[in-house]
Amino acid sequence: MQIDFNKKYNPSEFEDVIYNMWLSNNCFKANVKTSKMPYTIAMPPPNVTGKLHMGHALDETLQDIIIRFKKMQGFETLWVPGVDHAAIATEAKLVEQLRVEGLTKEEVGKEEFLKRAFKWKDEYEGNIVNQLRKLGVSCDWSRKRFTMDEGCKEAVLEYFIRLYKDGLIYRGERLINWCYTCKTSISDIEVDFKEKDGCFYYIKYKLEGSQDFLQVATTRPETLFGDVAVAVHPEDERYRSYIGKFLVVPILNRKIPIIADSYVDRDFGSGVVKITPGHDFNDFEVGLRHNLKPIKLFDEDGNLNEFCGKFKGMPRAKARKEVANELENVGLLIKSVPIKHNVGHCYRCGAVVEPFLSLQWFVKMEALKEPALEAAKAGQVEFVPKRFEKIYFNWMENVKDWCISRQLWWGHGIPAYYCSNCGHINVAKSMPSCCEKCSCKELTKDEDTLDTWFSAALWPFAILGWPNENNEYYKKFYPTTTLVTGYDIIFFWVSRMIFSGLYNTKNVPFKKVFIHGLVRDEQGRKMSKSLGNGVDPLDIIKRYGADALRFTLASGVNAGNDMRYSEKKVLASRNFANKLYNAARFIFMQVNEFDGNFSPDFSKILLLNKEKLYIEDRWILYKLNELIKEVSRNIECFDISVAADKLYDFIWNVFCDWYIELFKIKKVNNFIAKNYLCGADEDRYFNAENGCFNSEYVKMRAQQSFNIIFYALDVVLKILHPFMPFITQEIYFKLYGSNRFILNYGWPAPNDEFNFEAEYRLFEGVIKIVKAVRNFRAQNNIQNKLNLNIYLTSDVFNSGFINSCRHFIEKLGGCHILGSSLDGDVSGCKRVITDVAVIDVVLDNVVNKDEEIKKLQNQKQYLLGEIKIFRQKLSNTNFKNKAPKAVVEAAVRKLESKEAELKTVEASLKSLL
RNA sequence: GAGAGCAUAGCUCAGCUGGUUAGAGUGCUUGCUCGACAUGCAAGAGGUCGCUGGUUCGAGUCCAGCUGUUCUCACCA
Repeated sequence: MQIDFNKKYNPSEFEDVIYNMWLSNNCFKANVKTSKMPYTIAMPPPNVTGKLHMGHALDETLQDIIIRFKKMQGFETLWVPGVDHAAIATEAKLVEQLRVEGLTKEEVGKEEFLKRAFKWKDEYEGNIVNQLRKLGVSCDWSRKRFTMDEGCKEAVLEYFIRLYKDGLIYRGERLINWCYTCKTSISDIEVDFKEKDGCFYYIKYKLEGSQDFLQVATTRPETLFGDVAVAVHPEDERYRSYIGKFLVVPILNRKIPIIADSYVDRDFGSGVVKITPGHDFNDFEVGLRHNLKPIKLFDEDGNLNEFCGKFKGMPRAKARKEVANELENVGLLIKSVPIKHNVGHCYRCGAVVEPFLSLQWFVKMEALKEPALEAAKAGQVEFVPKRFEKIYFNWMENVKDWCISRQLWWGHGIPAYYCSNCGHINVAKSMPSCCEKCSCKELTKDEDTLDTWFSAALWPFAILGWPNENNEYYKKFYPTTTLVTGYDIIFFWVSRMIFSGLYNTKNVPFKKVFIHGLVRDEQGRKMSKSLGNGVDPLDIIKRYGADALRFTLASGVNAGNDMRYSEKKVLASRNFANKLYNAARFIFMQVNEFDGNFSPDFSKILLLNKEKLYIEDRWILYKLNELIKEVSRNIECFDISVAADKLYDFIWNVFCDWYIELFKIKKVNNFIAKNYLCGADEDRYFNAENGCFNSEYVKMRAQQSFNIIFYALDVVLKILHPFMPFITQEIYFKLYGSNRFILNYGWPAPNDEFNFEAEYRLFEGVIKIVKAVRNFRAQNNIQNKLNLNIYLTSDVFNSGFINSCRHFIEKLGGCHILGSSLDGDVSGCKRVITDVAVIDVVLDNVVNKDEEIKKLQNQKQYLLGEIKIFRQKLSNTNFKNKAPKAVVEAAVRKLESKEAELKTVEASLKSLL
């Protein structure tokens, strides 16, 4: 074993090197032929629109933790990476790129446009892959996929055609949400509603052949050209006599009927609603009920058309003002009132989205949603945390038909071929030779593409070879085990994978959905480009290392809640890594000094049989067992941050702060604690002449001690590995050489032999004494250099035990134990009372009696408070009868110990007074 | 309008199925360079757990209401 540790932890020196070693040794490659239990994760494919942000870093870190954990547990893990073509988002970027060059997509043509698109995709995919690798993700790169690759294309065609044959896809002219900027339809959930300032226009609609009028209010006066009726509530007394009569549309003077429909809210506005089925979802429904045909007023760019009289050709925003002006000029505008109302915006480009009448493809949701609801209710798909299930149910129960066609070029084509002769729609994987109905050979392909989410919905099985159900990966690794994603994507993606998976594969696409929140900035704001508060994970990795970033994200994530990112947290994680790094460095230095050829052998921990283990070794072995159990359980339940916190606490506050310090003392004592009571069988190693153990025995003890400290380090490295894969691997290499990959060396199991709970408790008492002495020193401003002389008395520990631990107490507390208070003169001492021992400190300066009394009185007050609480508890028969036995027993123990402590305090007080 | 989350130390957050007069990180105060680590060590101060009721032997934890805050869904013309 050699020491080539730098003093400082410098992750950039080894992270890339290690990742490449993992790759060249195929550490992440799944074996499809194995008999091991599969554990599969389909990576949510990042969009090829840009680089990864903190949200991705969180998502990938969580998946990597789970995959590495499961792999170490012995599962055959498969984590499939990939990227999403992100139709609308990427197309928007490409169009913008063209605009900068002074071009439009129509000018360059579809072929050239797609060429650019694929080039774009290659470039961004490369960036994303590079970023993922920097993060340390252990996905199987040989299975990397793209949502528009051949396999996904095949899956999309299969799905579309199956749905079509089952009558679950239809094409029809409906009102859809139209983005005039992206120039495409978008689905309901792609519309974001934001509160905006608007204006409510009150308009006179005159009765036919009369000066009488009804007052109609609207926020969009430019749509009055599309009015086909005016509606009132059937039971509204004010307007009952008007029903069936006719009004004239202002400006156009077109005649429209007054109809009755219970959709109208009598109490809102004037209780009179203009019905414009071509431009409003509710009006469209009213139109259907009353057999009123919609009128479409705008073209695809949002300019008014021939139905709008002299306003033809005007953009709709401008038309709104112009129409209002015109109404005012002709005396038909009663008033305009500013209001705040919710306006739909495109979730991609942010432009105002309005209902638009057009011919589109839809998926009928009625039949698909039932199995999807059932699967979740039956627990086949389990949401973690569970509350997201409610959100899913609520959405799924109210889902409307899904508009899947997009007027974009970048995406999966719609496999529909229209016959120019009979108009029949031929749906097939490729262009049929002729129309299946009339055999006409003139067919034209549908020019639209599919919603990105239509292909994304197939991701978990398309990546495993579906629709080829004989694919060995599909057979071995489907259904996937866990999906890890943010709550913002439940409707878009999770729900659609569930119903699509059930429909296509007759199986759920994943058994568990682990939902996490968003990564926000330090002030709790969403990270966004416009705010400029985004943090680049790569930049952080460069400065602090991937492990530090990963650990920060892992310890911040909690049960579906958002987390706040701050660089301070990364700094703390980096310091943690440094701490571990230096602990390992220290251990190597020690072992090298001892025996450069030493190699740990954990089977020899009980080398000198169990009874000869030192107390601190039993203490750490017990704590290690507990740590393994708890961390395993926490990761299993996706309590990632809880596991991370425990690891942090153990490594820093237990292993480094105590065990390593204890080890140093042990080493100084040449691995034989001088005061340690040895059994009779050790006598043979003892040389009475020089009062030492012989070298053979000392060496055995040393080996045992090294085995234990290496065992502790080994366990800690393994269970920390999923969180901080690089540093743990780096230390593991140094420990065992450069061909041992920690990932392949199994998740540690608790050792039943290390059942040292009693010793653990005893040693916690020793720690308490050390802390009390240190505290005394600090409180009394005593220099560290000065060794304190103390008397130590304990009812809890017998003198033999105290004696066996005195070297720890003396070294760590910076004191010298003169003996027990019972046999020393403690009259001039300052006394510290703990629940395990009484410490009398000999001081040269005169004890300030008043101060001492005050201190003891404070302690007395505190103890009285505690005792009162427990006495009350225990005198309550209900408590004794109803509380669990263990709780009652604990209370009894606590009361006893506090009462004993009080007694000592009172006695001390008495002697002072 | 409907629903959900959150409210605990100055800040960021833990606290699992109710059970030791509330914990961590960070910040703050004090003292430390004794060879793993100043990216460090030791000690300390800091909280009537948003408010009001209720259930219980016992509530930060469960229930109800209220206040504040964030989010999701629906959208009324």
